[in-house]
Amino acid sequence: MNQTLIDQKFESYLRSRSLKLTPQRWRIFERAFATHKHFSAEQLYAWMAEEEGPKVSRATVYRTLSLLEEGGFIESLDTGGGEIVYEHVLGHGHHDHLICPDCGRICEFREPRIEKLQREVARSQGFTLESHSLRLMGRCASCAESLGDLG
Amino acid sequence: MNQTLIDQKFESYLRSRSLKLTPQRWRIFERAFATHKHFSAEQLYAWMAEEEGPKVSRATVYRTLSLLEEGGFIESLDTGGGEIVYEHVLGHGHHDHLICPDCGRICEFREPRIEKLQREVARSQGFTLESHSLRLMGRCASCAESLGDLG
DNA sequence: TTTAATGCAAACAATTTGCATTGTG
DNA sequence: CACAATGCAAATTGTTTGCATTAAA
Repeated sequence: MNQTLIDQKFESYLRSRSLKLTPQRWRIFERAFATHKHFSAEQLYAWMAEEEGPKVSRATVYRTLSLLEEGGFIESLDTGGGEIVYEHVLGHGHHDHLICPDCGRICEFREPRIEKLQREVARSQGFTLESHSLRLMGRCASCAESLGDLG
Repeated sequence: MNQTLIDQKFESYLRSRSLKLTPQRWRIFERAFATHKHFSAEQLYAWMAEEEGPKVSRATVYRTLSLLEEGGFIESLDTGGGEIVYEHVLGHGHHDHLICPDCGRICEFREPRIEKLQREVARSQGFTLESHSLRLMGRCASCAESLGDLG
């Protein structure tokens, strides 16, 4: 999915809900799609402050992030560090995460067999599965290495 | 594992770290093991306030909860609702959770096949798996029912 | 011109921390 | 008696909200 198409999706999403396309929304939206890394609300606010463009307040950052999440443009991930991070989702497929608590690195992975088992588990307990969050925590290769024999 | 044995573990854990066995620690510890449900720090503090026994402050609740978690006596679970809940762990086996966002119900399940796949995934990405958190979110049977055809 | 969005600052909720006081080992 | 733990209240952190003002549609 190319950027133009995503832009159109966003525009039509706003229109369909009679929401307004403001400069700050546009800026936040673009910035979220400009990075392929995970970012927090605070990080995004910092970008808004240091990069040039129309002024964006902290409140608007939070509000727009929620909006983008509801619209399915971004997804949130609770890393467990008390901070929620986001990633854009269009053009991506679903995936889960491996997190290194030492360096904060986040890797993505796909494992359809796990997804399948999840559906089975939910069904067997009478739940209608709506979503899931799977985080694997562990030391990544480079942290393990830099620790030498001490880790 | 019976209660007496757990008590001993706690005592020896404290001793091994030259920590003191205070009335409030004991009370919190006992209360955490007296319930088989998940509870939040705030909930536990409320219990301390309404049930009788030595006075326990909020700060001590939080401090002791961390202590118990470090010692492996309890485990924390982020339900995604901005609140962390705990459950005691001794005598339990490892398990993951199904959470109903509507009523807050939390169910436990075990699925060794998922665990196995997780280890494979981590290994394949060069991570040393230390822990994981898997939450399945979905509507539980009774919430689905009470919604009728509206959900 | 209608209706939604913004910015700001105050409000919040959950948790942590500094410090004087108290109490266990 | 030494050092750790408590209580309290103030401080933090991440996020939300009320409201007057501004600006899309």
